[in-house]
Amino acid sequence: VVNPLAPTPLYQQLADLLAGQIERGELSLGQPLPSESYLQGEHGLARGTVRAAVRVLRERGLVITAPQRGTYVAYHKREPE
Amino acid sequence: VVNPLAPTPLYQQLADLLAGQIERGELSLGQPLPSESYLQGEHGLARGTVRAAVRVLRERGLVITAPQRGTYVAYHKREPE
DNA sequence: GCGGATTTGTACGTATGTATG
DNA sequence: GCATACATACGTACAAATCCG
Repeated sequence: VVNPLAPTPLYQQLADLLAGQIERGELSLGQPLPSESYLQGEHGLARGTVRAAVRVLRERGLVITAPQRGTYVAYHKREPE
Repeated sequence: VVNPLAPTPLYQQLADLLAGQIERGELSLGQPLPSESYLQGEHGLARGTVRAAVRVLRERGLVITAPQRGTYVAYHKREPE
């Protein structure tokens, strides 16, 4: 799904892709994100690129990372009121 | 000045070192930080490590980075009132 | 409690792209 | 054209903490 030829950096594309899954509730609050090595293999990216993407999500407050544990969804999809 | 044997990560040590220079006014508002490659040579670190340190400073709001231009001090030392 | 697997953290090196001067 | 400087992306290695059988 990520495209090496696009002008958008790969880590940004991956971050957007994961952010979308969180926003849509496909990954919900408290759930672990796929591990870095999984995402690496899944998308054919280097680990550093995956880590850059996760850092973006962390900065957006969408996930929190517990060292040696994993990265977890910290975002709760806004429900209609 | 950075110590590979210390428990503190090298990029953190470098960030603290540069932050100290900014806080003390040795690097003042608007001045460019030494370039990544300079810091790399100066401290005997890898480029990625230097970049990680600069990222910390950016996150603290101490510097701003203008791509392809350089990184500049964005912090104005608090003057006694 | 032990050992191995997993997962994130740190650090290195290298290559290429892009913008500036 | 050339040098400088940051951005992206790859790969590798090892450390440290956690988890699970």
